[in-house]
Amino acid sequence: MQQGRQTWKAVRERIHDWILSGRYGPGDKLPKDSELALQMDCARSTIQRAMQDLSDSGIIERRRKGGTHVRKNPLVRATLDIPVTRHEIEGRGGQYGYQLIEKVQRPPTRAVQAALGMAEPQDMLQIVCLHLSDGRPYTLENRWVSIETVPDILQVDLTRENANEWLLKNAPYTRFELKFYALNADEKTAELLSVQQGSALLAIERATWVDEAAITTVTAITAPGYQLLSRS
Amino acid sequence: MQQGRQTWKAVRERIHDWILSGRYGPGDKLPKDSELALQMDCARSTIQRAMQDLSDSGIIERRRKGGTHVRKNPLVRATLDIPVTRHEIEGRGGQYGYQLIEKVQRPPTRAVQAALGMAEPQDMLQIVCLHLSDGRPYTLENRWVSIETVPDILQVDLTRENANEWLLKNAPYTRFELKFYALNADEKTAELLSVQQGSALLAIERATWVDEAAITTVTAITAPGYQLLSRS
DNA sequence: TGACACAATATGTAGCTACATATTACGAAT
DNA sequence: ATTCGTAATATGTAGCTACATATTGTGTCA
Repeated sequence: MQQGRQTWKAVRERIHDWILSGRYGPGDKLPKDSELALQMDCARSTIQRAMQDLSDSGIIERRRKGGTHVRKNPLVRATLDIPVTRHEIEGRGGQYGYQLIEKVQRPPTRAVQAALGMAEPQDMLQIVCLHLSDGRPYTLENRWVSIETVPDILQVDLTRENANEWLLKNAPYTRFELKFYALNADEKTAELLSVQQGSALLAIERATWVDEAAITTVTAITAPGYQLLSRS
Repeated sequence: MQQGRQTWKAVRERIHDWILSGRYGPGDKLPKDSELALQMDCARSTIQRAMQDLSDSGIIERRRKGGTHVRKNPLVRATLDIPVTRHEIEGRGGQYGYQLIEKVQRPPTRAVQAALGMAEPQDMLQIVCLHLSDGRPYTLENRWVSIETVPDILQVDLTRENANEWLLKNAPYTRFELKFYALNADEKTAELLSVQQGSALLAIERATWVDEAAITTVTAITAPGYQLLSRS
């Protein structure tokens, strides 16, 4: 870090302190960038970078011409990294295993249609599979793939290759949504994951699109004890 | 967006496409910024911004002198917004309610010590409370506050004021960690949340620090059906 | 051979200018 | 009074230069 110059991180902390100390409360308008630049004796670009970062963190809101305001409702903004299951398992020293359970072409359920925002339901490929760590069930994956968007999926040998990794390589997405919730293991899930029926399990649901076309939606039901951690 | 000039977002997409198309695979080294700037006929600062964004998204890794590499393990990086419970409830048109259930000064459990990384356990303030939406239980909060870091907490009337909101105003944190998992409702939890014993519930655990000093750790157990969504 | 100092190098940051863009504010016209 | 076009304005972005910093690589000396 330089000595005599202001760093944008220092500027960010200074402004953040103003907000934390209550000098600028929720909803208050902050001075415009050029004014702060003058006041803090630095370039507007430095202020801009600091402000952008505070905006990304959900602390302030900026609008052209409207100016910069402290967010009315403070919030905690966290970043989560969701790795490919194989890497997650191997990363902690486990032996990755994979098992295809079901693969059927059929019309999507209402829930799947809703998750992907599909107007005209066409046949999709449903794939149920199990990821194992050292031979023990790790996550149970229930996936629906759009045949229209990804026709090549029908040619893939899913008994050997994992649909998730194939899709990542062959059908990159431009947008995605995630959803987390808890559910009680039903009979089938309990059997496949080798847990007691009724166990509380964490479900991670993901939907992906390329532009506006739906690619896939997948619900990964994790084995008991699974925890999702925020980054750093 | 300007016409004749390259935007950093366009540059980002172009580089991203190289990666998606396999032109640069996992672990591959990308040309240095100045080279790309020449190649794409734009300023290095534009490349820098694009690269920074790709780096933030977890797609590439940059190291000074080491250069820029495509990440070996692709991952999904998501951003979550966790609002203050009151705002969350009011934001969806509900009537917010609050109820203090327990408030005791006592030594922390091993789990709490571990969560906050405390070396020498001292008495903390344990606060159990319930957040309600339209009179129905919404989340059950089990909180431990460091009396050493936040002595003023002892003077607060927690039957009227919510510890979370008081802490946000009076003990701003510099670092936090989040953890999500599923659990089965035990007898006490089931009663307080008015759900059947054994119901699967989503737990959101948060720990906060100011510099290295622990402030608080809180486990929010949400009512059934609660879903956590990734931002935009 | 090994340790250590130092040069080389790619990214990171600050400052400047110029222009783009979104949105508010205002004034004219109906 | 309401609608609409236009000017004013604060933020957003691109390009340039200069320098900082981290890390790799290399050469020197014991």
